[in-house]
Amino acid sequence: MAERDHAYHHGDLRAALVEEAAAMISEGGAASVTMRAIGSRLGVSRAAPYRHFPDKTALLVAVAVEGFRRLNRRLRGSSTGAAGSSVERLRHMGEQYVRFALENPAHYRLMYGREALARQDHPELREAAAVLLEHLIGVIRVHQQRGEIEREDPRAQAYVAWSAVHGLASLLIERQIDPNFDVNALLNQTTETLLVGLRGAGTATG
Amino acid sequence: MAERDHAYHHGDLRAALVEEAAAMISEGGAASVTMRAIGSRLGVSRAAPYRHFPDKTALLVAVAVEGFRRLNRRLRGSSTGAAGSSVERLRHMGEQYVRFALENPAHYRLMYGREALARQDHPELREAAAVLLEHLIGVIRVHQQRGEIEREDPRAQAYVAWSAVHGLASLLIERQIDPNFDVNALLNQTTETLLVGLRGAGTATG
DNA sequence: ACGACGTTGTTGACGGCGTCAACATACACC
DNA sequence: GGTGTATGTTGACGCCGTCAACAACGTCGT
Repeated sequence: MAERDHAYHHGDLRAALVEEAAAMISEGGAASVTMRAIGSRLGVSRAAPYRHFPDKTALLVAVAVEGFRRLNRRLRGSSTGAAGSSVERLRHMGEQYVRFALENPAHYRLMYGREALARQDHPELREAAAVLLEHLIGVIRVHQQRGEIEREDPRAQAYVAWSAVHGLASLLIERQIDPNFDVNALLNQTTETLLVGLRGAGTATG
Repeated sequence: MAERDHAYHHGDLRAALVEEAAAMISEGGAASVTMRAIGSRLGVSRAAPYRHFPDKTALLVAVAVEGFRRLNRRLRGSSTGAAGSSVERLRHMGEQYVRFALENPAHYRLMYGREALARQDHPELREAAAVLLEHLIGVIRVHQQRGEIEREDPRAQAYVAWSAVHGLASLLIERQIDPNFDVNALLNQTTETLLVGLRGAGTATG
């Protein structure tokens, strides 16, 4: 109704809540986000957020959605970006994806963690992720048409590519990968393996 | 009274706690595991677990470690299993990995989620995951020696493979993948792409 | 200009949580 | 059989998310 303007008591508390929650997540992880703490940091009471979100989970979902928006923006910039061959661009996209996760680990975790976001389905979150997928599918289609990768179901190929970068990002974030390992080298090898696999004739059997 | 096989008041409360916590995780997710609830289900008080674990996180870590043990056992069975070519065995390993995750989603989440396990480092958990990695590296080495995949750093290749299956498992569990999609087909395509990529000459650049 | 009214924020309270200290019990061992 | 330690219980504390009742504020019809 009247959430567009910024004029009521606080200004635009809803936006401030999302922003502040994101900041707290970066600083101390999702566990450090408390209704009381976030209210205190914004100079409002602990119950004030409930005028803008039905519960804490809804606020966290909004933060996660915002995270997907930022990630989508970043990937869009890298896939339509300037130089390099088309395959080079796909590789760059993968790199940007993983880098985003490494730069915003707690935020990235929240985006994918159904744990903190309860077991409910949140359509907005689903949709934000879908945007990412659709963009990836589009890029893959282009590469198919240029004959750079095999012409199978682009959606399936997108899932495979998504799995590869998400898996790497996730393992890195959760510190399952030897910290002495060169992250850039590993990232290169992942995208390399992925691209070869997507391009190559399916004769690995045997 | 009936089954005081060996020991003190309860029997073996520590093992019972881990088992019961795992069961509760399967039934209602990690959030449903409460010191009070788990104690109640085992007929002990809420503070009884503190004689066996310093805090709730330590109990959850033990549950996660047990999960890694089960997963390792399953993978070991599949990699040394009977029939099929050696590459076929590697593919089978990947399938078993993803299947384990799909059959025990909450448990799998706990194994990898640093969120529920606080920010501390838990050496036992690290080690349980390391066992998985070392086994995978061993299998990859064998395939290298048979000339079935490229002879690069087997550890790096193991990370790439692990990323692929973990990413797919994670996306499936978090319902980021269209449920109408055929999981088996996607799983096949993932392992196929991965194997082709690991085998193939690194000439994707261009 | 003014008053009704919905929107936004505050306060107090409730039950549930993890955890600790103090206490109670049961077993092992001399 | 008595003692000590491992194990389990109870009460309490301070957090947490959330709700109901209340207060202030801005808007708008008149």
